[in-house]
Amino acid sequence: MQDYLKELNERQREAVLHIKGPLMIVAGAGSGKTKVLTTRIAHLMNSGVDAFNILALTFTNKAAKEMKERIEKILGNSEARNLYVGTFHSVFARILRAEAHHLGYPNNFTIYDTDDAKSVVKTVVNEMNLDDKTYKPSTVYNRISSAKNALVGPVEYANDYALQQEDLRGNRPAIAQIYDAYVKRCFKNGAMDFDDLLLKFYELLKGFPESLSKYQRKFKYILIDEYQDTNPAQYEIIKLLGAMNENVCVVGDDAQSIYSFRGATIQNILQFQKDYEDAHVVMLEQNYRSSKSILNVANEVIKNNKGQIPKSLWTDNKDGEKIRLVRTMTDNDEGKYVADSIQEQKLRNHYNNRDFAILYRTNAQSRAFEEALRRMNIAYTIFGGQSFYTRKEIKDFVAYLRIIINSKDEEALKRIINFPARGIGKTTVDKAVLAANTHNISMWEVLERAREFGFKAGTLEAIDNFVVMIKSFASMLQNKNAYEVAVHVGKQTNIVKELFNDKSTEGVARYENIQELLNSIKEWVDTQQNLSQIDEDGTMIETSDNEAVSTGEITLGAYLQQITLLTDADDKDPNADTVKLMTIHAAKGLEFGCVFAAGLEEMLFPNGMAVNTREELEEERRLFYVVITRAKQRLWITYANTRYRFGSLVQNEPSRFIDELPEEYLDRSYAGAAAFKNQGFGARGNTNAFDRMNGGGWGAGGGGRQSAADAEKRYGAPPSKKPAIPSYVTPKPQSKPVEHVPSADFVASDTTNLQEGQKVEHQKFGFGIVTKMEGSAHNPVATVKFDVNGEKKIMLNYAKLRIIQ
DNA sequence: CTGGTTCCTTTTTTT
DNA sequence: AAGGAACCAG
Repeated sequence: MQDYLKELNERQREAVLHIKGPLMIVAGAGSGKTKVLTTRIAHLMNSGVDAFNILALTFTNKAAKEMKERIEKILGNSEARNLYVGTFHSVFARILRAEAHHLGYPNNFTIYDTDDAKSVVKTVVNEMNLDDKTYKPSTVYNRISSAKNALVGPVEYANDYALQQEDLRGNRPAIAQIYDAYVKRCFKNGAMDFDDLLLKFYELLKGFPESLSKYQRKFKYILIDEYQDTNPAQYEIIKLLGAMNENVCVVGDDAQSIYSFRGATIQNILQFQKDYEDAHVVMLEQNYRSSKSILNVANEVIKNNKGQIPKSLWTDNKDGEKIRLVRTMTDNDEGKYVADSIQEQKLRNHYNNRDFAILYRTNAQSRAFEEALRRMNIAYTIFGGQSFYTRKEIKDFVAYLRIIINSKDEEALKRIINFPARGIGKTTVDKAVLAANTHNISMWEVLERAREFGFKAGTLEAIDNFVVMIKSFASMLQNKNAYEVAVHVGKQTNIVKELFNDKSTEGVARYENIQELLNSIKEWVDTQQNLSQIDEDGTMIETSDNEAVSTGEITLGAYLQQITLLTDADDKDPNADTVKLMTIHAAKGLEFGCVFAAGLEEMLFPNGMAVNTREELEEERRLFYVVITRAKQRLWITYANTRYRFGSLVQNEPSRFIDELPEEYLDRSYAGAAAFKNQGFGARGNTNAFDRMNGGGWGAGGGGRQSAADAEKRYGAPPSKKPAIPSYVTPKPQSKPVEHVPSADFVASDTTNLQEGQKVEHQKFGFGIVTKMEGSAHNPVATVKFDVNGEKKIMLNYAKLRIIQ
């Protein structure tokens, strides 16, 4: 058991054995960072530190999970489950659930994901009578988010000269007021957004000394992974938590800081030694991952950045192959080339699917690769993009559960109040929200007391039915578990049945998704029951609310909390034998035998949004560094001449980063190298085997930096986007009715009890027979077969029918 | 109020 | 290309 130390190099061991006092581990790419962190925790526990006193914070659930598993493996017992290992967000959310009452929040507060948050922004923007074109929810939300991450509140925001100037220049002077309204609205809704989980936790520690000291005493040892990606809020929290014992260990690599868009500041890691005067620093510079070629290329690239912690990463590994630089004509060709290469490598070098990763700058790039891989029958997994729990049908269903747990959650309420349709439309919702605002009560309360607010009788009935239904769900939770309640909700609302009856491809997928959701709730309920027997750590963190709360409620509340913090990557198996597709951001911390770094084009990578300042550009370069250092044996760097963006073809120049690659490690003999011919790139012009073989193929375009018009000359005009309608296509039948002059005595009849087979007269369509009655009670629809105008669907609430017999 | 159509915006990265 | 908002007819 002690030989875990033997597996470490000298530096790594130094980091593990340094137990007391602040420690910074500068861990270069592939230098065994995770190994050091996990071994260090295991060693702490072996040296008598109680697992309950150790806090380890990561940025992804995946990293947390892996860490826990590896510690368990080293220790060979189940003590590791007592550790506090998790993401900043999930750990703080858990603590806040116990402490929320200090901040005036309910313990069952909802966590708003980005969609919910933007929706709140939109609501307040509209309520303030501001134009939502100028104040786009995403723009405003981003400003608010940055402010929160920098611990700048609405008041500070309004008083900050620089921020005000920025907003003024952007013609958005009201952001400070929107920020203020947004914060108030979230509070009113009993909801915290992602940034609040950090901000509110900070406020808790800052404003409640007894809470601060409670957690200082609990977390005697603190470890932070990816310290280079922490933002000021996280930084202050760590400082506060660690102030008593100063057993703060941070691990990071300034060269891999890629989250400044989320408020991360590289200053945190650069200044660690100033923050803690007696800080011990360990540099891990031996890379165990990559070949010499790959590592050398990475080192060359990162040299172009200023302001790094000086270090030199080296490796004992073999030289390995040169890096293959490949240009293709189009994004689809890029996909095809990559899929072909994977196939070839599998045959030639006996790789498995799991040895390959295709990494790109933006999620939108995945499509071409997906198609190519599917065509070649190569199994793949896409990581990233939309999380399962942010799909519309899932969010709609979950909104029912949310409103059961937290009736103040207006966003959830608005989602479901008329889903499925129950005759409570926009007008009614607006009215309810307005009433809630003027009386300063929740929208739910307005619905509960609906008759005080002058709704029309029909609407009132619909509201009452809705309220009764939701209340029945809530009371059911008192003696049924969360899964049983969820199943009941699905049945009672007809959601499950309606999706089941929808046999379209999307409908079937949605139905399956709902089933999957129900399964995940079941799974959660089952594991929670097991956990409560062990009584994990109820000693410290418990609900301090005195109200009787059923276990069903606790379980469901905890479930809702964790699903919003889950990302797409969390429910996919990283070890499956599939090719992995993901953004470079998502690939941080991972390694693969063969890596394809795709889309190395100006505007895309470096991204067009991130070339305006030196800081932004350097971050893009760090991203490039990250993608290079994911590769163990083989690396391809690919880019395309043209690609589709927003549905139209655009042309990009090769990325400026390509010029930074040292020529001696490059192999340009693969597809597309001929594209450089005659383009004045010097060493780049090699006619090659591939082109000769293919008689042109992907690479023979010839134009390095040609114009779109030029491309048209060579390849012919692109197919017209909207082809002219061939003359043989019969035009869509026009449903213009044959004129009908209503009878002189035409009076609309009461159609409440209209039956099939009855004869009716329609103002425009004339006489006909009712062939079918359908639709819901509040929106009945009759199908009428008219004498001259054929079959029509008539909505009885609006169309006027005269019953003849 | 509802369902269908058309028009418009979007994609940088994520907890 | 695709999803969402705005618009319109029944």
